[in-house]
Parts: sequence; C-alpha cells; structure tokens
Amino acid sequence: MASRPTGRPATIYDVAALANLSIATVSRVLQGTGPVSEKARARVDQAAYELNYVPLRAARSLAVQRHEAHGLVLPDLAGPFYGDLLMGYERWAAEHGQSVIITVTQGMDYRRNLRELASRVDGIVVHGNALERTAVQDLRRAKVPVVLIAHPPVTGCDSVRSESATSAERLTTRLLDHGRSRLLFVGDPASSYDVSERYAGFSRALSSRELPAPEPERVPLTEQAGAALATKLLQATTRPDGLVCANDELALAALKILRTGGLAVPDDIVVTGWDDVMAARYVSPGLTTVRQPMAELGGLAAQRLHERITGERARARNDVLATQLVLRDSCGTRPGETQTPRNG
Amino acid sequence: MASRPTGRPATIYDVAALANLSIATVSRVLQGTGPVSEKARARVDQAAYELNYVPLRAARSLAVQRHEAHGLVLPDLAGPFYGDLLMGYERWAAEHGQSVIITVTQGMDYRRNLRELASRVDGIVVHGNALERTAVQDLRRAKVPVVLIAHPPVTGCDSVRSESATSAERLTTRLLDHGRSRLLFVGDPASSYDVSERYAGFSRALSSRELPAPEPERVPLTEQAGAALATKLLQATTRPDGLVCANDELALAALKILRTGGLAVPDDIVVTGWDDVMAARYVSPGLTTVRQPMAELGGLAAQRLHERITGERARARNDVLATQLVLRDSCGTRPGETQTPRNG
DNA sequence: CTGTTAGCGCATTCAT
DNA sequence: ATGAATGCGCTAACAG
Repeated sequence: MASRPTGRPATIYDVAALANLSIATVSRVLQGTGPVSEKARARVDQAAYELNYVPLRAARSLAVQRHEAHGLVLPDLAGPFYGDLLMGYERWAAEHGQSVIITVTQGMDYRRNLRELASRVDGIVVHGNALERTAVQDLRRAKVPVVLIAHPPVTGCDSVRSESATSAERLTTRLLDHGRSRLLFVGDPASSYDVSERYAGFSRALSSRELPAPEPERVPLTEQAGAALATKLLQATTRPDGLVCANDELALAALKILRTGGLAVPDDIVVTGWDDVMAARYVSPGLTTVRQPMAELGGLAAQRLHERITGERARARNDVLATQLVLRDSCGTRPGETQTPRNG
Repeated sequence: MASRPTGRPATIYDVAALANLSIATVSRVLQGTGPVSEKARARVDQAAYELNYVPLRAARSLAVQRHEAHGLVLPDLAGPFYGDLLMGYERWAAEHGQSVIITVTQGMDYRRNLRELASRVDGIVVHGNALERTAVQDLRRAKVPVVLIAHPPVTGCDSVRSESATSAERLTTRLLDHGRSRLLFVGDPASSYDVSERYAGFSRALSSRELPAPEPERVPLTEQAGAALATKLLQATTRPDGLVCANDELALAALKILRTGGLAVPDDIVVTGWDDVMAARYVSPGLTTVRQPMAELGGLAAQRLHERITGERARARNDVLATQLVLRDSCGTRPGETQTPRNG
C-alpha cells in the first residue's frame, strides 16, 4: 500500500517516514546493529518490505569506508580452467557477501583500468599470467591488498597456486620408468611461472637419472604451436620418443598431427599434457595429463584476499594446492597402482 | 615530492591543497568538464600525478547517481561458451568504461543477491538459464534496466540470442537428404529456450517431409545423460539411425559409448551436437555441430544494456545472431561428400 | 531504546 | 576562470 513517491528507488528516509521512525533506527534494524525494540523492528521491516527498499551500495560504501567487493584480474577466459577458477571465486565471495568485479586483460591497456578497479574494490586478486610485475608493484605501492594466483612469490604478498614441479617430475619419471629415453619438453617456460615449474620438474626427473635435460621447445601454449611442432618432428630424421607438453592444447594438437602422420601413440611416441580439458578424455588415445583444482584455487584466493582486507592475518601466506595425475593411454603406462581416470 | 599525509589514499582535497586550487577546479580538470585555464590544468595534473590520485568510485557514484557498472548473471561458467560470453561482455564494457560485476547462480539462493546486485549497478544482463521468470519480473518492477540473453522475449525488455530453430532445421534436413530416416532429438526442450528452439527446428524439418516428429529424449544436457542414453540404445532392438543432440556434451558422450559398443559412426548412426566445444574437433570422427557467436553475443548484450541505461533508445530490441553449421565426419555428410576412411 | 547530527568523497550549482 | 556551498544516501557517534 506504499505510495512510492516516484519511479526512483526508495531511500532510507522513505522507509523512516513510512515507519514513523528516524533513519538511525531504520539503519540499526536493517544492519542488525545496536538495540532496537520489537515494535520498531517490526515497523521498519514492514516499511522496508512495502517500499522494496535496499540500501544504495555507493552510499553505504562511502559511509563505512569499504566496498565489500573484490577485483579479479584474469588474462583470459577462453580455456576451461579460468572459468572454473572464476566460479570457485565467485562462489566463495557470494557466500561471504562480497561482489566480484572481473577484468580480463588480454593484451589490453590494463594499467589504467587497474587504478580504476582499485578505486571500487577493497582488494585485488591477480592471476600471474594477466599482469606484468611492475603493474603489481604499482598496486602494492598504492597499499591495495593484493593476492597473486600462479605467480612467483612476492615478499609480503599472499599467493595461491597449484603444485607443478613435483607433479611434472613424477610424470616424467614415470615415462622414464617405462623405457622412454628421448623426452622433449614442449612449451616456453618463460610464458608463465607454472610452466617454468613444470619444466623444472621435468629436468629434475632427468637429472635424478643422471641424464642431461634437453632444452625445452620454446613455443607458445597453443594448438597451432603444437601442430607446427608435430609437423616438424614428423619430417625430422631423429625424433623424441615422448613429448611432455606444457598444456593440453599443445598436446592434443601434437597428438593429432603425429597420428595423422602415421606415428603410433603411445607405441612410437608418448604424449602428455596439463590441465585435463574435456577433450583430453575424448581423444583416442586418451590424453595423460595433470588436473589442477581450479575452483578450489579460486575459492582460496578469495578467502586469502578477504583475510588480508579485514586484517585478520598479518603474515603473508603462500599456498600450494596439490594436483592430480590423470593417467590415460597416451603415455603408454596405464595404472596398475595409481588413480583411474574418470570417464564421462 | 608529495608528502602523502598517511597510508590512506589521497582525496580530491589533497589534490586541491597541493595544487593551491579548489576541489571544484580539480574536479573540472579531471573530468574534463567546464572551462579551465591551462595553468590550472597543469597544476592539477601534476598534483594528481604526485599523489597518485584516483577518484573514489563510491563517492563519485553517489554524486553522479550512477554506478558505471553492469551486473551480469550467468547460470554457470563450466563450459567454454559462458567464458567466451563473459569475455565478449567484459571487453565491450571495458572499452566503454563500465565495470562488470558477475554472479553465478548455480542453484544458489540468488533472489536475495539479485536485489543486492541491483543496488550497485546501473542495470543487469541475465542469461535465460540463470533465473526463473519471476525473478526477472521482480527486477523490472524495481525499474532496473534488464537485458535478457537466450531468453524468450519479454514485453518491453531487450533481448539477445543466437539463432537456433533455422539452423536446427537445416542440419536435420541435411541428415534427411542423406538418407537418414529414424532421427532422434536428444535433450530436454524444457531445459532452456534455446533447446526448445532447436527441437522446434528439428520438428519442422521432419514436418516439411511429412514425417512425424518423434518425441524428444528428455534428458539433461550432460555427458552422463548422453552416455546413459547411448547405453540404452545399444541394448535396444530397434534404434535410431541418427542422434540430433542438444549440445556437444551429450553428443560426445553418446558418440563415445556408441563406438565402444561396436556401432560405426557415421555409417550405422550419425551424431550431431551444438556449441562446437574444443573436444568436438578432436574426437574421431569429428563432431558435426553448430557454433554460436558467444563473444559477440556478450558484447551486444553489454551494448544493449548500456543503451537502455543511458536512455538513448526507447523501444525494446530483440536481436538474433546468426549461427554457423560446422560439418565434420560424425554426420556423414562432409561438404565435399568424400567420406575418407579413418585410421584405427 | 531512539533521534539528531556530522561526516564519507565527489560533482555541481551558483556566485564572483 | 575559479571558489564556496550544497547534497547524493548512508552509518555512526553522541545526546537524550
């Protein structure tokens, strides 16, 4: 029965007027702060309901000096993992009353937008592949709470990532155990921290056997690059008997070209990837790969940022989440002992 | 040389003080509004730079009565398409100075969050699969500008979707042309507007040939459902010679099970999907499917919402973007018509 | 328990 | 061309 004065949304004054109370009481009721009589509470609730009142966030933010929002900076959203990451993040944030404002850098001029972003959130989570180091420094100098994802540790800065080196080492060792001797790492370690870690693990496995670690094949982590490399290998006189690829895109593309070219996988050559994209379980042979807990990574990042914003933790933490080796036929070493791949 | 008073970020007052000018002039310079002398402009720019000043968004929003932010409500982010959609959206938004606040519903209690969201953005874009109709009505009653994605038209409401019925009809007709006669539509038309349209197109193609349109197989659009259905079909005495699946997940899972069960695709049975996920081009045979312009869809939705917010267009528009049929071997009708045998 | 009041930081009249 | 003053809507002292 409320006669909303106009099309404009109701303010706290409208509610107060309708309830015959002061805005202070209205605020107390709605925020659940301070002592309020039952009668007052009922009147306010009723009035707010009738007016369909929701506090304007900008005003509230200005008053409480907090946005209750997180900024999330991602390099991309094309693959499946960033989507999962974002989902995990958003879920945690929603459960804790935080909005998430997303930014995709994608070779844009993010520097400017970043300052902008910082002025409407309480803190920012940055994926390591999304920004250059200096941009992160800018943020920190501006005292903006920052949490890094998949980024080399920065002093005094929280970070969250999934384990790479040890998994890569285990994977590589497994290939060696099964008789492979000329392995090639595919993907440029310089393209991201994670990839550099994967190459490090790869190298470590070889060193443990006192084998020389070959230079990585420094290509971008794309299907195109994988196909090109495979084409090159097909024409070579001497070729590796195993490709440890930095991600599934590379591996899938290479796998396809190699087989088209007449090589048998895994008999002539084994191929492994990273990420466990959907296609990995639909190609044949199934692609051996490593699964990262992307959603948990996102949720954890959100939590860490929140802790830092609220100041409930002083020391920086660097979390590392475990990954899972997913063995399929492309590596020629189906498990007798390890976990079985889950199929659709 | 600026002595920032404290760790707190600089305000417009700090800038004004450092520049020896009033906050009004500072605001004029920074917003580019109103006449300002060259000298003043230079002093302000210098001061703002030294103080690393960025206007606080909450304060600005409160003053200008606008958030310069969009809300985007998606059902999910798992598949590849929502990621692309979001990317297209964010790109447009960033180019036009709008932030995007994302919400993933995923069977959550979004009703409450939705009102929250509405109080910190200028308008909301909702994916049809994300919300019930009543929730959208709530928003409209609250005068919140709303744009729908992949949702049946609502009076007075902008909407954006990609074409479904005609593509489905063309695809189905193609299968019929190549001798298929017992087609089955897989996927519940009730699960989304798009799927209902796809089934409508499927039915139309059959009707055009004066064939009865069989009831759809009303299953969810998941890999699990696809696998289950295929398993069922393998055991049936009489089975369809073609599956028109509502999405790629269904199709891929079905394809895999059918082949595992000894059926030849496309010879014994053809299979088609929808969305063109990455796996579609890595399975063998390659999956025939339909590609939607997800990124453009996102960008267009952002634009439409912006137009509605700024009020530069009164009448509602309902845009329909064209899709693209992607022919691969799983439907047995390659463009060149040459059905090349695959290697084992 | 409730009301009055003073900001929060910024854009914007209205004077000058 | 510039400055002083007002208000955006809300929260949080501070009085009563």
